[in-house]
Amino acid sequence: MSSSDFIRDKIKADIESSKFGGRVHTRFPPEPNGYLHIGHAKSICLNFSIADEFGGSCNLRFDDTNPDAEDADFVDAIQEDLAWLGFEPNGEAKYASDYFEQLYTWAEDLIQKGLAYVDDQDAETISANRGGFTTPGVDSPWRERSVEENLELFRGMCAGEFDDGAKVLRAKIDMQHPNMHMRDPVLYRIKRAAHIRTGNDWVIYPTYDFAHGQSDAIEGITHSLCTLEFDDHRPLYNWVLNNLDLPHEKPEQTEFARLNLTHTVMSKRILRQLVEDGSVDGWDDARMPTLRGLRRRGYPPAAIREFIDHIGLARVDGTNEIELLESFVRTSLNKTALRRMAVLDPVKVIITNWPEGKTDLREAVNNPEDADAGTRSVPFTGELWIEREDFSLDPPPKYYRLTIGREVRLRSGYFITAQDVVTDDDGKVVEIHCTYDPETAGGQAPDGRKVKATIHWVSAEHALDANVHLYERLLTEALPGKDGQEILASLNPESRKTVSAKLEPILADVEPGQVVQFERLGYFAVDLDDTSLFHRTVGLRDEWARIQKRQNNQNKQKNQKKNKGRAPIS
RNA sequence: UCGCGGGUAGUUCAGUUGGUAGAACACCAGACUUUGAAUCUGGGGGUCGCAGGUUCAAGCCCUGCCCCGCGAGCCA
Repeated sequence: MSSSDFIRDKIKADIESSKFGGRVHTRFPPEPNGYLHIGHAKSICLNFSIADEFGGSCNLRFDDTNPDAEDADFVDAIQEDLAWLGFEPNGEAKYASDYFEQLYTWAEDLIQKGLAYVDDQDAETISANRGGFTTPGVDSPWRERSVEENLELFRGMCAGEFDDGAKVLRAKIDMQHPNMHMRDPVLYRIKRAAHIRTGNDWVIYPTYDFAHGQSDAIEGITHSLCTLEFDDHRPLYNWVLNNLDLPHEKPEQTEFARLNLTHTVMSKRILRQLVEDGSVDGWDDARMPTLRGLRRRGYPPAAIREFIDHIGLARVDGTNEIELLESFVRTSLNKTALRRMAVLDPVKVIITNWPEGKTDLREAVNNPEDADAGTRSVPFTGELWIEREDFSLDPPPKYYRLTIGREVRLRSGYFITAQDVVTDDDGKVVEIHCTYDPETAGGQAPDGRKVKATIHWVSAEHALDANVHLYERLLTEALPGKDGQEILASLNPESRKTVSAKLEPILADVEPGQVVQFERLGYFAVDLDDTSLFHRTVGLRDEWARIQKRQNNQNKQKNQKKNKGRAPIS
């Protein structure tokens, strides 16, 4: 079912020409320095799906070449999130650090070939001498050391004879190269830091550019897929591999555009800031774009996968609408989520002609999209909660829910007609007095009269209390940081609203993480830790909201026109 | 400023060897409906970045220009 794109086209061509003997082997290479987010999901889906489609496999490899940044906790978290998304890596997780020994040997090979040298300049000097976009770099004074001297020095680096930062190993390529990454890039640096896997075994660590391609090669990766910002690294990727004796065919790097979403930040730095300043509860807050956040929010992994599959692949940087992702979430949940009734903003309905003390057990369909989901029974009594919005004393145009004198259907219940209300001192409705028609138990009136609306309800006597988190966009700006503004400038202080809701009794029996549909409201996920807390995953499409919005816009335009007409002519 | 990569509906992407520009989501309208949901049907939407050139014919080929992204870590 997968669409065709430039990467799949290339792989098909490679298979036909048997470039890698027809093999396809990909990898997902996260650095264990943070939690996975929806942006990573694109890379994950891409690498795993492609392997699957072409009968290959996909490795999970931790790119752990920088002990300063990495933490073992993330290794576990990443594997959990990957499993949650529904992917199983080929064999055990791999680590770039598994190859430190081989990488070291290769570094000596390069020195032997006269293609690498030890540089005594400090970081600032190296940076200054690299030149700029318009100015060529200048050669290091240590560039022409002999092979023997380089070898001895490099071994000394490895043996811990020099201070951190005192020396580096550099590739000897071309300080005049138009591509900055080719101006004698650093291959090894001295860093006395405990590594998550190798502890204090090493004091020198390879850079990304001296580890990634070789790791690919060692694992027999054929197609090394990465994001566009590595485009400039490709010549270096190839240079390194071309100068080494590889155990397999040389892998090929291909770049694609990373995922951007409206109203969303993907930057780890900014996400950390949100966590640290308390704007969100943590990395797994339901408003975070992390996989853990989306999981708490109730996003089905399948919806994420289908979304990624749908948006396709290109080399064009762009931004997808978050609404598109949400539409995949709805489509997925519509088919699977059990329907339940919950009232988020309750107002009391008294049925005046209901037999005193009677409880009627109503049979309600669990999921109209899935006959196998069966039915449940819901207690109905003479005192109910309904949604405050479903009653109006002064109904706006096109409003067709409950209002005085009008009849509506209670879902899976009876037709009721509002007769009267009780208000408090502020005029706020506190009780709606209604009559019901016992003949409408089947959901239809025997005389064939129709009602325009069906509303949901919960028996007051049987209602469960629960907290529900309602979410708005974390960032109100579609493109945060657009036009040079602060990325968090549009941080929404009201991105989460908690309401105490009334639930039908069967909702006592839910699993952590389960997502149900509160009828007419949206999809709601049971919290992972507290089953009396629900998170609004995503609302239902809301035609009424749209009607109101349109009316508001029309009014606004009318006012603007009026004002324009009145504007003085200067 | 230099190098690289890009530019096709609101958004994300298709577009074969040059032959009347497509899809999905979004938007609008209608049908159906015990969720103003879902489902179904239909509709509006485009100076193919701009300007030249080649050609009977250019989104596609050629030239020039414009705009956007990335790049000067001992981060990945």
